[in-house]
Amino acid sequence: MSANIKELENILKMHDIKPSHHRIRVFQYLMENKNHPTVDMIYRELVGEIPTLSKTTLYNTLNLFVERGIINMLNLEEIESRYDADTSLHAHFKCSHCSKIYDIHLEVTRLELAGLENFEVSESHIYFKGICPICLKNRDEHIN
Amino acid sequence: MSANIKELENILKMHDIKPSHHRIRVFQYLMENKNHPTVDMIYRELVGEIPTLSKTTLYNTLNLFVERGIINMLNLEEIESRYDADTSLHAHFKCSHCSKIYDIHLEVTRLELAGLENFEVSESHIYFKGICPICLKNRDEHIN
DNA sequence: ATATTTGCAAATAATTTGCAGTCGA
DNA sequence: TCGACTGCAAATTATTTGCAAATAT
Repeated sequence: MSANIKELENILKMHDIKPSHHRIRVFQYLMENKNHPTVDMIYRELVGEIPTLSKTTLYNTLNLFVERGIINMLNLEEIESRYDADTSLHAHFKCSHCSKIYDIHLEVTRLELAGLENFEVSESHIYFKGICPICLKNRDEHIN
Repeated sequence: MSANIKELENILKMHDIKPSHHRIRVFQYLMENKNHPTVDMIYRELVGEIPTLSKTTLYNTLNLFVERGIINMLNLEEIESRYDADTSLHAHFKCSHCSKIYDIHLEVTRLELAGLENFEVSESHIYFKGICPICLKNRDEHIN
């Protein structure tokens, strides 16, 4: 079901990124895992199959991908950036209880924002924090 | 024009914050400077008149204020949190060129977001990056 | 008198950088 | 071969923490 290696390679090439093995593998991981992983999560997942992988390379790779616009970087928490290969406009919700990050798809076709007409917008970030439905349900059951 | 010390003290007290001199002064600074300062900016501004002020105290104070809900913390950049004493819902725009942060007031009374109905939202963050009107204008003039 | 606040110095941790070795075309 | 990619180790930097001194009520 996942995009094959050749397709991934082409996406990289189209964005002026030489498709090295490490880069392809990192990109593939991000395409297959849309769970907004941190650098450390990606590292721990991939170092098993690429024992020589270093954090430095991972940082280099992710920074390059962000620069070239094929992934987005999220800063939902004070520390530890997260990465998202879904570059379409959508919001995020981080549950303060279970820490899970949800994708929230925007209903509005455009955000009606006063005062933004004369700005050239290159990035839009919308995120929320609170308690997710699952944790809310668990809490209610605990009370009853 | 600025709120007097007594008023600021009362706001602190109302939020269970003992109004020490440092705290009052930091809060006053944030109320009078709505330019989303970093910890370092606040420190450099205040250490002149409060020579004994330490970064530790500043961190303690700001964390306490955020916890008690009288200021918001923004994470528009990967590093360096910024602080905002305007706790009403509004968006931010960070200019990639001049680094200035603008307040963008929302036109919509509510954000129509599909799939958020069952979430309990405690924080909303909306921010944009791009080029601000002033930098756009300067760029155009430079081209002509 | 006693609890709270403050501040120095050290610890922590995410990310970047310098540089040398390695790999692929 | 040559330039790009990789990775170790060290540097950087925002923030937190331990603990002792200062302060206020």
